[in-house]
Amino acid sequence: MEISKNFDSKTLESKWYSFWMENNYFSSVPNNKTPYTIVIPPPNVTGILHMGHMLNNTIQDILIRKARLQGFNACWIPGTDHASIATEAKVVNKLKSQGINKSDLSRNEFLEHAWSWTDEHGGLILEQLKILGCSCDWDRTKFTLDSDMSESVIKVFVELYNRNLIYKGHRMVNWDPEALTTLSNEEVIHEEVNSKLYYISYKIKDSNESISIATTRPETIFGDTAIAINPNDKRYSHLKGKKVIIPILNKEIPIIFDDYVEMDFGTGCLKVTPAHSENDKIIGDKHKLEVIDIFNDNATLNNYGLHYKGLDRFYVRSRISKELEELGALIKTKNHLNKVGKSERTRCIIEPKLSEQWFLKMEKISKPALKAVMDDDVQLFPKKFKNTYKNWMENIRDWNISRQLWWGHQIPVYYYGENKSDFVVAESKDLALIELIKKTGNSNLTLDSLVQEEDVLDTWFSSWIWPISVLDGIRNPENPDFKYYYPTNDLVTGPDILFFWVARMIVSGLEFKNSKPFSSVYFTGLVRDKQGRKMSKQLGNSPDAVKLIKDFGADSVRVGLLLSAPAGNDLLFDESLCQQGKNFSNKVWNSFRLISSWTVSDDLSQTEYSKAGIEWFDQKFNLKLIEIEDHFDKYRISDALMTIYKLVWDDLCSWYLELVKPGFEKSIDRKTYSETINFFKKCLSIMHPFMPFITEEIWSKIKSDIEPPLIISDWPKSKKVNKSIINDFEKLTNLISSIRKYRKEKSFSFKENLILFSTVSIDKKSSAVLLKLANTDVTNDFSKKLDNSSSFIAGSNEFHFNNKTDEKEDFLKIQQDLDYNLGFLKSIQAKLSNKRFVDNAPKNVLDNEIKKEKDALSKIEILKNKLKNN
RNA sequence: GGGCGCUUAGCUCAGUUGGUUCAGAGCACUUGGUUUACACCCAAGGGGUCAGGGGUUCGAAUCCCUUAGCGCCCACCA
Repeated sequence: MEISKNFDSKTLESKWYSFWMENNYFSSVPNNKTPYTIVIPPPNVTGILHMGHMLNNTIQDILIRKARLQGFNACWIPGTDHASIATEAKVVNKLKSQGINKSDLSRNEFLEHAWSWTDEHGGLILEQLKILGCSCDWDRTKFTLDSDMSESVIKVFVELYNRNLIYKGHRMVNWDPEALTTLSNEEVIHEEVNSKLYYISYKIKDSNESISIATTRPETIFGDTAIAINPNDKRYSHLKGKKVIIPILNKEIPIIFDDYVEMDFGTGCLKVTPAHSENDKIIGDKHKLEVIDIFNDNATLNNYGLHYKGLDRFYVRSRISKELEELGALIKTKNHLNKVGKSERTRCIIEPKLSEQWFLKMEKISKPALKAVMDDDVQLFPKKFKNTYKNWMENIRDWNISRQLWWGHQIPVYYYGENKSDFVVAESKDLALIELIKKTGNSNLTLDSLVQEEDVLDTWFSSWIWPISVLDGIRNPENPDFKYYYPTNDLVTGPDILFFWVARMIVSGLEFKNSKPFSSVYFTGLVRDKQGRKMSKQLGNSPDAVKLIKDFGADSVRVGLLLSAPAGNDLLFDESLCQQGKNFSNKVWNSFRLISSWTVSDDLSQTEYSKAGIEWFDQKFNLKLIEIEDHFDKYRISDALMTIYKLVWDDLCSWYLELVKPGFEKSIDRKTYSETINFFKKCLSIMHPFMPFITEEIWSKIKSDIEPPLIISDWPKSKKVNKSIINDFEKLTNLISSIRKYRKEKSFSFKENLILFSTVSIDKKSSAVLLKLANTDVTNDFSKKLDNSSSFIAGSNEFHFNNKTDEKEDFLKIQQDLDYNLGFLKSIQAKLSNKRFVDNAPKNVLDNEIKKEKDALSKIEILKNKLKNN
């Protein structure tokens, strides 16, 4: 069989992917097997694949492929998210470049543009996931704006409203003046910036005195409605009942006293601007102050800004400080480190703004979700996120779910009158009319009398029911798919959306289905560059994912990514990792070439060394398999990969294959050959989730005709391990390493007869192994076991390479040894008399301790005797 | 300001109730190796006061205290 020198990833990857697709190996329907389900964290529909996606989806694919091999009915549901703000912003920009303003368009016109943009760019990311090898059930692909998905979202809104959990509130919200929408608290990121603290003096009415306040936002003086002072502040107590005059606008405002004000900060006087600060609003409400909103929606000043009307807030800030200076009202400025909220999407500085918004009451419905995680009903990996989660859930606030955007689910609230409360909530306009007629008793009303709420819902309000709605469990709770696949098993996502998405999904699952949406959440780290910087467009440090796959092959990129991605730790990505992955692929490919080059001979009988190798590798594989399963149980995926990597490279290739491989003649006995193929296939199975393409290709070349493709074959079953076989063999391998080293140093030739004494029992098999791998002949006559020493004789010279020979023991050493062992014994006995330890320790640990105790006792006995004799 | 976490080899990290699988892995590095699967390789090797200090203990990378540095999350002192 002619085999190409390298694995040709370009042609073979697409070949196997189409093969899997054509045979529907990714598809899943309910059956009598146990389901294993993952729902994809839906990427932005118009996004492109980046490193984070690659890591994330590789892990999901590994989990799903492993489950498939293990005989579960594996189902990975893919889909995309409409991403309100991000997508709308992209469309607005595109229109702007064509000279069209969003405000010139009607809602429907704009949505047409948005849809054509989505049709044009949408779904590309899913195609890219296919290149990566992701085995999603593509027939189940969902988009959050699909009609069934939208219906579910609207239904959920109406239900929550009817349960009195949704309300409209006039509240201080985070306003993004660039996107012209509100944001939830989670969408605001606070950054430290160097700003200035402006000290401004306000004249006191009917007095020569003036007081100064410190503010970072002098432009908001137009919205000032009071000056607040701490009631305990002696410096100002004489000002009770006085009024001050705002510079520039010369308006009188009262001095009020409130213990919110800190005496130590600035001057101890605070200007109160209820429209533009949440705390000021609270003070304002308490003291019944007027609320003056001085900004337009785009953060330029409105009529209240007098001669600054129409100018931007930051421009006004610099201008007004000059004007104040000219007026003599600016006392000084001071540098000040300040935290500023910015929009997660547009990076624009957030303006606190009072407005009418829709809110979801979170307190009650989040309680079961908190409990579920605290009780490990939903497990978070790594565990540290449990704390973060707890903290957030315990201090949860109502969720602002309305957005002043068009791209999204329009809120199903229908207004019919002038009053704030003149609205009905229903799943459609028709139903709303029925509601309205019911409510008003007026049957002459028509659809025209209803106007739907302009706002759309927060994108996360559609994705928080994702695991339910992709299985149509909201509209149709009896849907067999929903009943079979829900709750799902694992969720793999980044910690950055723990609050946005993960927590809220747990809430919605428990609220609507009284059942968690998934059992475990695995948080990946962030992919950073080699220097530890976040990957970003501005820095240009984000490698082109598709190009990486082209250059290295999907298998290699997957391995490269996983090799250094311990759970929850950020991953410092470098292309050299992909190179390491490629090296590994190459190694696997070449081991396959080696095996393929053999001819099987029925005339040959199995050699002793082959027997020894087979016996050993069989055990070694099982030992490692158990380790791998353990890693998977703990979601230590990269450790699982590393274990496989070493098993294949070191144990299989460097030791096993070297041992059994025939010489020039290339023919091998049938027994060894079939065992080798057997081992090789088992290794392919465990490698398959990580590197699906190359393993499937090799598998197809070595499998028997009746065997299925690797993707749907079996995961090896672990069995009990005989450790002594492994230990014995590894003593041999250590010995061989020593001999190799020694031969190098002393330039031994092949012909020099190395006679070996060691703790290894030199049976026929072992000596055959030594002969094969160390070119060392072992003469059995000399294979007397020398206690505790490993030395060998070459010619007439004797060498020691292990200094474990017992030196003459002196009194002190024995004393020390005895001391140590007494201490050791004491601790074991203490442990064994500790009820908690005895009750809780696993049996093997306990047995081990008991054995240790016995050993220590006998050692102590021996040492005591020695002491006596000395 | 509150909470959480980290500091172990040049780099990235393991280290599971304190004890012979405790100082480990991969990469990188050094040295040697060209006919026999693989230089995308083979073999051998060097390398760490386990951040600093103190304590508990017969025994500490592991537990406690403390100092320093780093990171993350929450919190709107103007």
